[in-house]
Formats: sequence, structure tokens, C-alpha cells
Amino acid sequence: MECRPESHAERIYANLLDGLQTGAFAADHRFVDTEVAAQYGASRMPAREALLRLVAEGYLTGSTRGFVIPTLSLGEIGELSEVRRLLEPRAAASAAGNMDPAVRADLDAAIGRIRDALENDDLVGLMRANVVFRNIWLAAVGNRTLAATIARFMDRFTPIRRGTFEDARYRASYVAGLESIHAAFMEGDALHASDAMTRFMFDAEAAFRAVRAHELDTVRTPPRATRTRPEKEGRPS
Amino acid sequence: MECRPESHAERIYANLLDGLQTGAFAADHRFVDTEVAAQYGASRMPAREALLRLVAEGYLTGSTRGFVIPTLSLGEIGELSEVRRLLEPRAAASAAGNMDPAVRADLDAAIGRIRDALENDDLVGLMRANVVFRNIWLAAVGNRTLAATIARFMDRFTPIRRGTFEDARYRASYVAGLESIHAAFMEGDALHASDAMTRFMFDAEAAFRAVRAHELDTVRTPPRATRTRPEKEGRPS
DNA sequence: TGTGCTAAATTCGTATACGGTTTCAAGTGA
DNA sequence: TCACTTGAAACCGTATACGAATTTAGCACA
Repeated sequence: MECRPESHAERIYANLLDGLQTGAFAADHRFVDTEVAAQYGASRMPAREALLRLVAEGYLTGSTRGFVIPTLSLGEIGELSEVRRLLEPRAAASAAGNMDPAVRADLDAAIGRIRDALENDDLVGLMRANVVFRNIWLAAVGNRTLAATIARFMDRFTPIRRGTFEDARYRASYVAGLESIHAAFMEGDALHASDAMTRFMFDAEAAFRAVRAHELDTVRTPPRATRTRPEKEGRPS
Repeated sequence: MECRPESHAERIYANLLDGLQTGAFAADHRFVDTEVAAQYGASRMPAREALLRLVAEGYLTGSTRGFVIPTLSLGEIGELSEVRRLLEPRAAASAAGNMDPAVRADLDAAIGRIRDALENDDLVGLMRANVVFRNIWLAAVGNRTLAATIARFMDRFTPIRRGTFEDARYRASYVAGLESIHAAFMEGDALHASDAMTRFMFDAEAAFRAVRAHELDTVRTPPRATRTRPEKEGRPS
């Protein structure tokens, strides 16, 4: 690990990334470089560097009125899901073979937090606990490049995952899938882990598509990136 | 396609990316933001934006004395190869199902350029033709996210690929693999394309590892990113 | 001839300013 | 009341300058 002082740009990037990974920002949040700079006590340049890095990594999209969180189309949900199904089953199998006592304990704690969040209808907690759970099993994957790539693709689904969590039935189903994966990890069974992950991913994709299709039916608006919704109250539209 | 005028940063990025994809830069080339800016008639900020984007995408690594091309360790060669083997066989199978006359013609032309470059010991031409060939079959992959991800991972091997091309036997073997893939595409046989791609990737990985191991034996130096090799003549070291 | 120290050079990170483009709000006219 | 036009505001892209940290080169001494 490096001990050199962290730059403004790196600090801002890490903070924004955490928020984007855990669904802390509203889907229509706009990141304006002057605002971000002011928020972190820096100037536009390091804020801009952090924002552009998030753009390069797929977390944000630039527009003439700030940077926004991209919304996955139905096609993109399908494509990203196919790529993930090529990677995650094997990664889960690999992780299943690395289940030492410390990893098992961490996974037990994480699934406990997921159960609590589900029981309390705590969406924020569920989003966070989901990230913790995935980070634990990904840390057990020997191939670090594979783990990092999977994490990056998982993050792309943060906004739509948050959308599915708003529905109690989808929440319960998602957690049931995680329970199955957790059981496979506890057994240390590579085949079971791979199969559980595959099944979970098909179910998750179906939920994502259903929620997205519903959103498209409900709002029937062009993509948000080219429109900024009025934020001030009072003026009728 | 967008017709809005291209920014300095985008123009510089596209030019540097092309060079990095085709192996136009020496492995020890240093990209200094003031030099890049001067080269493209711009200021440091757009040059810096382009360089930082290439860092975020894995093409460059930052240091206190400029940006450099990362050198893959043996472990990284293994990890990246495993990830690619999870993605490319399926992508090749998908492409094999999309072999319309135009794609076939383009692939024929591309393999022709590869044969010419091999016969003429034209390394620069071979590097370029290899990129052309892969871009053609990747364009035939239905899942655009999968295609883009594969292209990104392929680019990571550009420096070591150039290293293998310096040896005539590796060059011939690499092209033999491409011929086999080309034949499978011409047959439109998904299974054959997948198998040919898998075999080719194991062979390519073996060559990459051999060349890298040889480099490590020959130079026995610490990673280049933390050392700048003297470039000026005359002063004995 | 080699090593160590010091000063200069090189590069990056960041701050500030300016101009251009896009968007929005307000006012006027029909 | 609605639509159109104009002006202002908001934001991005880029240029320039400054300071800090790191590296290199040169000189002196042993």
C-alpha cells in the first residue's frame, strides 16, 4: 500500500465512487464540477479529473449541463448480463475453493446484515450490505483481474438494482438468491456455487428488465442525459 | 454519429489510443503532458485529460516523471488470459453466426494483409493488420458490450504481442492460429470458431509468457514505471 | 575514479481566469 | 393564454501560472 499523501482528485474520486456503488445518489442527480469542487474544498481541476475518471469507467456520462448517471436501456441490461454470466459463475466457483474460516465468518456477518436490512425494509442498508457481501466473495477469487472486472460490471447495475429493491417481492427474491449463493460458499462446493450464481443472475436480469420496462412505460421520456428536469418548485410545467 | 466539433482532449485521446493499440510506441516511451500538448498544438489540460483517460482505461500508468506503458507481469498475463478465455470463444461463436458477404470479404482482405506482412517480415504491418482483423470480427458480435470489453483486454497485450512478433517462429505460430480462426469464420461454424479461438488463446498465452520470462531473465531490472532509463547518448552509466 | 552532496531542471497537481455554447427565464405581442 | 424572442445564467473546455516533489547533473573531495 502506498502512504504518499492522497491528491484532491483521488479523494474526490473515492468518495464519489463509493456513493455511486452504494446507490447514494438519486438517479437524476447532476454532478456539476464547480459544486463538487466546493463540496470537497478544492478547485474545478481535481474535481473535473475525478468526474472524468468516473466517465471513463462507465459510472457517469458527460453532458453540457453537468455529469449524470447513465440509465441502462433494456438492450444494455441484456448485453451486460450476458457478459457477467460469462464471468461470475467461474469466479464464484473459484471463490468457493477459497473459503477459509475468516472468509466464512465475514460472509456470515454480511448475509446477517442482508437479512436484517430485508426484515426492516431498510433499502439503504440493503444496498450497502449487498456491496459488502459481493466484496467479500470477490476478495476470495484468485484472479484479481477477473474480480475487478466483475466489480466494475456489477456497479453498472446500481441504479436499476436500487429500483428493484423498491419492490418488496423483488427484494425478497434477490435476497433468496443471495442466500442460495451463500449456502454454496459455506459448502465450499464449486459446482454448486457456479450453478447458484448462474440461476441468481438470470433471476436478477429478469427483475432488472421488468423494472426498466415499467419505468419506460410510466415516464415515456427521452433519455435523461439530454434533459435536465426542473428542480425548483412553484413553476407549473 | 455526432457531428459536433471534436475537442482537443478527444482528438489527442484518439490519436494516442491508436498508437497504443497498434504498438507504435516503444515499450519505454514516456508521455509527458507538456510534450504531448505541444505536439498537438494544445495546452496541458486537454493533453492531461486524454492521458488520464488512457490511465483509467488501463493503457498507461502515471508516474512522477510522465506516463508510461505498463508491463504485464507473468501473473497478469495469466489472469488477463483467463478472463479473455471466458469471453472470446463465445464472442467468436456469435460472430461466426453473423458472417454476411461483406464481413467475409473484409475478413478475407484482412487475412491477406496478415499473410503479406508475415511474408515480408513487416512487424509494423503485422501489428496493424492484426488490429484490423480483430476489429472486423468483433464488429460482427451482436453484444456490443462484450465486443468492447474484449477489445479493451486485447489492447492490454499490445506491448507483449509486439515482443512475440519479433521472433519469427512466434509470428508464424500466431498467424497460423489466426488462419484457423479465419477458416472457422468462413465456414460460419460457431462451435469451430469457439474451439479455434480457445486453442489460439492458449497458444498465444504460452508465447506471451515465454517472451516475458525471457525478458525478465535478460534484464533483471525493477519495473520500468519507477525508473526512467537514460535516453541521452554519451554519458557512461 | 568513485561517491556524496547540492543545485537546477523536470514534471505533476492544482488554482484561477476567460471564452464559447447551451439552456432557461422573462417579457412582449398576438 | 400561448408562443416566440432575447438576454442572462450556467456549465464546460481550455489556457496560463504557481508551487511542490522528484530526479538528474555537475562539482568537489577522498
